[in-house]
Amino acid sequence: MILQHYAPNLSRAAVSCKNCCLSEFCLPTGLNATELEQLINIIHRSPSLPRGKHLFKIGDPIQSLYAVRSGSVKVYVPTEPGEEQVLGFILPGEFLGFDGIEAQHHTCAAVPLETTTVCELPYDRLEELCHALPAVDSRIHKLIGKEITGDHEMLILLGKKTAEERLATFLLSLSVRFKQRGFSERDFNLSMSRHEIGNYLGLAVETVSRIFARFQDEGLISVNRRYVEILAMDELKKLVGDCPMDETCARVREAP
Amino acid sequence: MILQHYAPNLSRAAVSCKNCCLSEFCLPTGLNATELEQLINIIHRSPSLPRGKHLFKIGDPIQSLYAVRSGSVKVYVPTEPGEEQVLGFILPGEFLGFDGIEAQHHTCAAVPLETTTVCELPYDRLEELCHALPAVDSRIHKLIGKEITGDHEMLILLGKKTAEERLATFLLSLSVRFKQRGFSERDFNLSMSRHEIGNYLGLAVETVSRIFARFQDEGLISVNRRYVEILAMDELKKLVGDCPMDETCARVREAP
DNA sequence: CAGGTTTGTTGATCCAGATCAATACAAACG
DNA sequence: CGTTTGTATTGATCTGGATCAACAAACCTG
Repeated sequence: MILQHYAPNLSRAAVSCKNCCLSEFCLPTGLNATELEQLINIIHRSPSLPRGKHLFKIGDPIQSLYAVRSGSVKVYVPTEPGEEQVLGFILPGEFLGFDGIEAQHHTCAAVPLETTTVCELPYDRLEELCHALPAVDSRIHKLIGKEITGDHEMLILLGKKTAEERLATFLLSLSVRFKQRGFSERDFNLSMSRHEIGNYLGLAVETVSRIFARFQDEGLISVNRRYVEILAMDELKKLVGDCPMDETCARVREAP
Repeated sequence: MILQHYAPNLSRAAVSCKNCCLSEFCLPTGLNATELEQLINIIHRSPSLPRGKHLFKIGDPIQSLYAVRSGSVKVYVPTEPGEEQVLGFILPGEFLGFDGIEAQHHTCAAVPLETTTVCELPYDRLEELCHALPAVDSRIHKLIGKEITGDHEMLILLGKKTAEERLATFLLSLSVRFKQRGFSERDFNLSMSRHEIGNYLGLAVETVSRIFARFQDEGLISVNRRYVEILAMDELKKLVGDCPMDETCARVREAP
């Protein structure tokens, strides 16, 4: 997956999209060769970012939109001193930085949970490109739309679901997203702590731990610290109410 | 506020922005005369919509972006049969319909809570306009950004706040929004039921009712059914944790 | 305006999940 | 290799808000 030794005199960015195994989920989807070429010209690839080294903090002026290449990023809002509300975990091929378009500065913070690389799209150049290339503009709109529907699903989770449903939803969301990216949907390592999971799902750490144990007792999963194996996918799906994360809540349209 | 008797041979839409008392919060903000003219050309003004007559339902193909002119609209997702999750209440000068940009169909439903009029911006024509006029595009991006930061504030509310904090936050949010629009910030009528408030805030109806009563006992507010008077604004603000709704969580930027 | 329906209030009880507390375990380090 | 430090599990207890239940007040609608 490390492509730096190819064609070292091409710009690094130029290599990144065309050979990137994530490109089908990422920005390039639906762009033709010319459009892609122009998009590639504005992308920077970040060096490897260590765990804990913030991409941005709350109040920072917005510079760029980011796509995760490898690793994972936690997006959160600091609340009380020493407290935070986790808003999401961003996996490879997913985006962050849409917050703060309104105020021109970030309204949340983003920090890698493990060694992470990202692609960076400077906002000013991206905006020009959006105005020049409708296809890019539409693609960005789609990504923003995904952000909004994702938030809505989270509101349903926090407003309505029980602790068990929340954790089942969370695990299945990860499973689906890993699968889409060519990783195993059945077993994976969590890059976030129990504390962070609980915070994200509106639960106490102890509750997360207990429900992991319960799921294990019931034979749904097998957990060892951060390593999770899903043993009974269907049973787990049954636990989730409607609207599993990251799936469209398709519904028969009622006649008006 | 009803302007229909002015200049009856101008197009209704042309009248609507230039004389509309909401225009400073609405789309036209920051547009010059030429841009405004073009924007006005694509706007339709809806007839008066009665309470309960949906603007759109889940699964409907997306047609338009809507701005509320008068009245109020509930946005919600149907969950279990007979159940719903309220995502927001849209007041005059505010927008709805950003959901479903991703999937090209709506992922939630919108219904007036009272007699309501809206301005309708057909997506296809709006998109063309966005590509032609960067200023309009930027304005739309800002509105979408507001949608996202608003959702984030809701996630904090549902993830962290107590019932009292939730209701105080809700009342102050309405107060601020009414004030911005030239209405009283101290007293107003709620267009939504206790049930809908509870659903929105992740609380049972009974809890909402009880906390209204408690706030009244403590002299913070006076409530009679849907009519609310805020008696001690400062006290109410103290009850809200950080991040009151609809205010930017401005924070001193930490050095990196 | 009687009778039904929807909406809101208030009281009594219950429970899911928080909080408190103690222990276990793993990685990090001198 | 013991010690420290952060992270995870497990048990015991507590509580905010849900749920259940009864009633009251407004608003239909014929």
